[in-house]
Amino acid sequence: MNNTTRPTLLILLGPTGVGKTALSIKIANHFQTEIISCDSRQLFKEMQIGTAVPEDEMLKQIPHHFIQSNSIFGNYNAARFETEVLERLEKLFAVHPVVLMTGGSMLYIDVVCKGIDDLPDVDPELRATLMERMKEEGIERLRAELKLLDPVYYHEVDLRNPVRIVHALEICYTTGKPFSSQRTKTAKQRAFNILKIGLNRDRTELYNRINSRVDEMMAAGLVEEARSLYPYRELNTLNTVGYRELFDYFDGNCSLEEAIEKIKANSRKYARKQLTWFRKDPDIHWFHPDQEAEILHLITN
RNA sequence: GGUGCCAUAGCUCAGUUGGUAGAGCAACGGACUGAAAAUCCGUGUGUCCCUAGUUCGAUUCUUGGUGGCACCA
Repeated sequence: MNNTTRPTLLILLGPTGVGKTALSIKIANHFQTEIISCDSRQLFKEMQIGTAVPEDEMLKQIPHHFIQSNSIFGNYNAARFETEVLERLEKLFAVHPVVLMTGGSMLYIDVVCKGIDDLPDVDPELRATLMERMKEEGIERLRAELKLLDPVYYHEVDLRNPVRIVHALEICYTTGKPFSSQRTKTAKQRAFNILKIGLNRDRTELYNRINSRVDEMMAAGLVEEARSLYPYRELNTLNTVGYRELFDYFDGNCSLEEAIEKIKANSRKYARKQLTWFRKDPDIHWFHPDQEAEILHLITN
């Protein structure tokens, strides 16, 4: 196979607040291409301030995809992201030899690069029922059920993680087959080359940026945005850093100052979690966001 | 200036009837293929302010400092 004739998906990733957005505009300009956002929360048009969506002028400068494109009232997941991004990429690659994908949603990045198993959609009713049973009957009962339906997965799964157990049961019930028998554990092949560029910076520097960005969100009206979403707080999508802490404040569980501190701390925690995930990916080429020249050199060679 | 109280982890503090010490938060690490900014798991990181005593042994008791707080002048 001749790789030089294949288009390239350039992926710019890194922890929240590291400075991906600014650099992505420069790179996209350089290649005269478009940007696919890989952010599981910027997808939703109702969440703008709290997810640090790029400013309007940036969005006007370069066409962006998968940003503010969906509603929190619909169902979204990683599998759907895979399908939609691949479709979009096919169209974009017809015009651009290089397309840039930017974002920090770890699973979503992996899904575009390696794919996700082909499983049926889960009926929201079934999920609600299982979660209800988890609450009523306790995790042991559902564990025992999983052991019966899928002993293989039972021995692999983190038995203390309710979400994992529920999901396995969901698949067992909707397909009538063990979940484990449908897990391929192999990466899908892509018709394009992938180049991953990771951005990171000194931890203190990163944390300062995260903290001040939260202050900027507050100044931009995050409280008002969160208040308008407060009635829908039960939606999974709104179980997100920056919103759930303010919901707590609206409930009277803490002061506004405490909520803000909590948002900062949880954002820092999220950044750490992202780094943990990225660390084990050997394909990532790491840079400081200021190393523009070095990054362009790597890309064009 | 006088009197009293305080000084222990990055922060707020607990504790040791004298045998070198923990909680919360923060921090740090890990898992993770259909909720993923989700969900789950793990780790104490310390001149117990300094000094000199008493003692087998002092972070703990005593002396003298230093710093902080409160009250009185």
